[in-house]
Amino acid sequence: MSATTLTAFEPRKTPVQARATVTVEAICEATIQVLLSHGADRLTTTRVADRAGVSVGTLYQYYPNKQALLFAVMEDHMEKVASAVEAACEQGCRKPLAEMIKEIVEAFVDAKMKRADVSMALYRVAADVGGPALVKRAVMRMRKALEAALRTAPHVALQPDKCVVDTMLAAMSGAIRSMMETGPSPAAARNSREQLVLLCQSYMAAATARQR
Amino acid sequence: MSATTLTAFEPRKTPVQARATVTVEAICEATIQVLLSHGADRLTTTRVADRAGVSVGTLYQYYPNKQALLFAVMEDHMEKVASAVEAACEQGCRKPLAEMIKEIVEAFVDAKMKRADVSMALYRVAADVGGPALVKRAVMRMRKALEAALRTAPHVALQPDKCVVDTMLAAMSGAIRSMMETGPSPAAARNSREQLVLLCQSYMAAATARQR
DNA sequence: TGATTAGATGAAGGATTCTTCAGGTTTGGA
DNA sequence: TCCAAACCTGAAGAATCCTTCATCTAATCA
Repeated sequence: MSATTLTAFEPRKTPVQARATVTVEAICEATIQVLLSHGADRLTTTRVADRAGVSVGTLYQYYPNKQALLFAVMEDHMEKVASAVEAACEQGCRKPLAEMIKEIVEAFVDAKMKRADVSMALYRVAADVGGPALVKRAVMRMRKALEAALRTAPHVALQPDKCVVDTMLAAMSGAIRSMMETGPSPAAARNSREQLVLLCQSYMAAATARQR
Repeated sequence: MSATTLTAFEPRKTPVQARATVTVEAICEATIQVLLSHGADRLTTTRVADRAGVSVGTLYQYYPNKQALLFAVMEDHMEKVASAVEAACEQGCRKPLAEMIKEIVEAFVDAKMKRADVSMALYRVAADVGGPALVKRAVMRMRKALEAALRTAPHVALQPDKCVVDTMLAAMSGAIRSMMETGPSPAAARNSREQLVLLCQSYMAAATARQR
């Protein structure tokens, strides 16, 4: 069913000529711009097309509907975050647990914060646009990477099970979300980042020391 | 500005006679029903009115617009959760830190889970309906209660500052949200609850033991 | 009982938005 | 140069939805 649902969001056709590639990129960028300037509920296909400097018809040539458009933008965003986490996991391999976690959490926070405005705008449309499926996919990637990294950590008495890793990911992404919604100052954001590191460190230390 | 924004959501008039009270309650309940059965984006005032067994005009007699209606429902939901946490904080006073945290986190999770469907449905409309303001208000209540409880905990070397408490609340609510979106089985939900307790316990233990 | 206020109705106005498609323009290869 | 394929256009169809208001009924009280 996930497959069936997702097909409705697949691009209608892919650009062949160079100008079409430019057009598609302009549409994606325009989507983000409109999302930021007008808000999710006032995002219309016409407005996006205007902003991109093309006509609505062109937009519908590449995306079957409005949802597909937003889906594509979200997919791109989550890809970046997941990649950042994966890279950090690889980077943190074989390092002490606390350090490993620190690097991973910071990578995640930084990836989110880099486009905090986009993140927040996307939260609002996620549910109507196949977001859950994308989240599930991203979480799976991150869990896999995190588990692999954890296996290389020295002095870890007990390998945490799937549930623990999921909890950490949920807490991490959930907390970031809650924090971003408070519109923190740069100083507060930095502070939150530190706290989030500590949160994950202490949890993972506890979870690997004794099970349950 | 928060005040100005919120006034647009205030009820248009309050029921005087008994039958009107019944009507208003029916409308609120119908809103939830429609939210669950049709989804947030297919929630229309006409549908809500139909479900409540009244006409649209009646709905607009008590709520100035659709947003106000959803705002009221959300307000009620968050009130319940915040109250549950406040009660748990009071209940947990003077108990050892770990136990106190356990009771508070469990109270929060249970309050959310009791109406998990409603919670999730409301997440989707929150942003368009003054949700952030309500969240801020609820967080403030919970933070205050949690801080008060923490001051009574024995053997706490260091009182955590505001940021720590906020981080715990953010992680707690954020993690719950992420978890609910995966549609967990009862067993998985129970497991997650335990993990969330451990997460908060270890974080608070770490944060009260040494600052930063 | 009669007057006044509260409550309820639902058709219709007004506005917005998504999406299509018939027809025009540009590109790239034969 | 010429043609087919790729690309673009934007007015208009079709479908929803929010909200109002003139009108009607029920309750309350003097």
